[in-house]
Amino acid sequence: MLTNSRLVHQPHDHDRCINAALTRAKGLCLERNAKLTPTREAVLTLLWQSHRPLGAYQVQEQLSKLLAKNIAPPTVYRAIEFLLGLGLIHRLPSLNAYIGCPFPSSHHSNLFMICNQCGSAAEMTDAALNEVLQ
Amino acid sequence: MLTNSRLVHQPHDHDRCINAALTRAKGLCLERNAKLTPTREAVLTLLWQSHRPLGAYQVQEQLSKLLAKNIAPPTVYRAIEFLLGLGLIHRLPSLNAYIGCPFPSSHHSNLFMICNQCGSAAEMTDAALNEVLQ
DNA sequence: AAAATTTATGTTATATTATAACATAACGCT
DNA sequence: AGCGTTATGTTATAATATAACATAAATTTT
Repeated sequence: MLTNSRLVHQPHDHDRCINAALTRAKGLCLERNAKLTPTREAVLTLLWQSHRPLGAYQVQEQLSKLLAKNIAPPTVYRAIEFLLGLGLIHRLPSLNAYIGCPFPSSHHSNLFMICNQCGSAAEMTDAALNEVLQ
Repeated sequence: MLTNSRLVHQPHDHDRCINAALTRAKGLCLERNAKLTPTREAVLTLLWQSHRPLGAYQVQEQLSKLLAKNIAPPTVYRAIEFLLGLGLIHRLPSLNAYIGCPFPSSHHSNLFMICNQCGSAAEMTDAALNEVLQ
């Protein structure tokens, strides 16, 4: 079973998570001829700041701070749309929130375990599960 | 595997679906000492008009027509909340919509197959799936 | 390199979904 | 009948998401 559930709740070198995500993103963009613009990269980074999903307006807030200028919702939603399209992030409909995908470009059933205490979300994929779903 | 997926796409006596749902609802309410008021019953019936999930504001519209008076969102959301609480309906977060549950009070993993063509949603529960999820 | 085209971002307004807060009414009990 | 509880009515507003149009930046074509 492929999952990041251990990582999510335990102390770890989170910079590595972020860096790995960015590296994967750049690779994927190169491969797909897609452009990871500064805005998009910033949004991806924000969504990787923790293992907790963020709402679009939380992203907006943080992005505005980060870029030191007002960012309007469409900007955020466009970046999100782009990242979703590449499978770099997921939308968690039950939370109206978004989170970085730890294994993009690996086919998997988007199953999340969401912690009711801390809000962290761990993604998992499992051959048996995929089979049953099939 | 318990599912209503056959029913959903095929012509069938839908009045039976509705009646069965109402009967189950009344039984459950009796059992739980909960009151299926006219508003609540009307909302449940509306959510059983088809096998397509309805948004809260679609319910509002139809309920207003049905009761021939203006119904405000809170009224709808309250009825929805009540019905959700009893497991008589489900919320489909990916659609922001609600649908009658074909087998309330049976423990099951809320897995839906949602038709991209017609919007119908079939609910299914499967022992193997539950086990894998466990 | 200039023009044309495509792609990305900015900006304003508004749609859609959901809830807060308070008022009134109906019900259930003693 | 009076009291507490539960349900509904009403108004306003919060939270999430998108439409529509303008500008700018990058890419391609000539």
